[in-house]
Amino acid sequence: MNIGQASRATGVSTKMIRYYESVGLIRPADRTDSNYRDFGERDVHELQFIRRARDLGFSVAEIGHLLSLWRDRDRPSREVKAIAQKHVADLDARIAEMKAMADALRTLAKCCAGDDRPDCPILVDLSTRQTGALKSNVRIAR
Amino acid sequence: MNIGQASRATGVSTKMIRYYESVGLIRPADRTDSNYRDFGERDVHELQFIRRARDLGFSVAEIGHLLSLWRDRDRPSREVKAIAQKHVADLDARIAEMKAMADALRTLAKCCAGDDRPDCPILVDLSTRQTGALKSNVRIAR
DNA sequence: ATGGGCCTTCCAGTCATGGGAAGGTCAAGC
DNA sequence: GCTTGACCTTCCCATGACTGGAAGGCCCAT
Repeated sequence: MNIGQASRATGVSTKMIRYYESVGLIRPADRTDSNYRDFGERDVHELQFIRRARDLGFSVAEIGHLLSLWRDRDRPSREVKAIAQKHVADLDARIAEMKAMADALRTLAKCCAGDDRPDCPILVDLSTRQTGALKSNVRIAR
Repeated sequence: MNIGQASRATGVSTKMIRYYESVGLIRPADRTDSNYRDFGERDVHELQFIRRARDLGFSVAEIGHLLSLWRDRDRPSREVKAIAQKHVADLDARIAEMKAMADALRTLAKCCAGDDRPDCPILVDLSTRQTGALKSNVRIAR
């Protein structure tokens, strides 16, 4: 299976497959005589694993950890659960932060006429409100 | 007011102030004889505006738009409201996506013993579930 | 005049990903 | 056998919104 076929089989772009290999998330694929990457069933399975973990919002680093646990048939489920729970907590924190933003903005927008007149509570708020304590060290990123 | 004082007055890092200037979000600051940036009251006010807009999760591009509307005393509030509402919709979309991830993962974690044994429904799910349709073109980023 | 705390510019890295160039390979049709 | 077009390879660059750091200039107090 060449990289294009592996990509179609897993929904991971060829670019990403090469990237995952370059950062050591997957082991270097076998090569054909003509230097094409050659993926076996196991590789495809790992790529599917990665794809689903990405769908759940895990970072590449977390996926690396999950993959190593997955490869180890004797891993304690405690470790996996801990990673998952930490990720859930991260997600919840980011969700809360974004919800606070959305709610604040919704309230302002509701008070804005949204017509031809220039008066706008949204701009008034942006130009006068005290800087909110809406800050965190948690990145709002996938 | 030099850049450090402006930074302390607004909560925007000096790095960011220079960055905002470089991308044209704020106009180039005046300079002293010794080439130090010199910020006036109006500049500080704009930086505060930017800071609060960032707190609400607006992108730099959106802030640029909001700033130009803010500077124009005759702008129709309709335009401001439209930007705000689009941003709220973006936030809501990302929130929904992240909530789906968190909920899925919470369910799995609940079924995971989290002990010394290797059996783990989380890994089973990652390695066998059909790839979810959990995708979007909306970036999950601040 | 020396020290340390500012300031300046410039360059590089982050994270996951996409875009594209330049060149090699393969399979099908002629 | 040759061309064509679809693949593959590596490499570099760009994104967004930053942060970090180096090298050098400036300012003020001692």
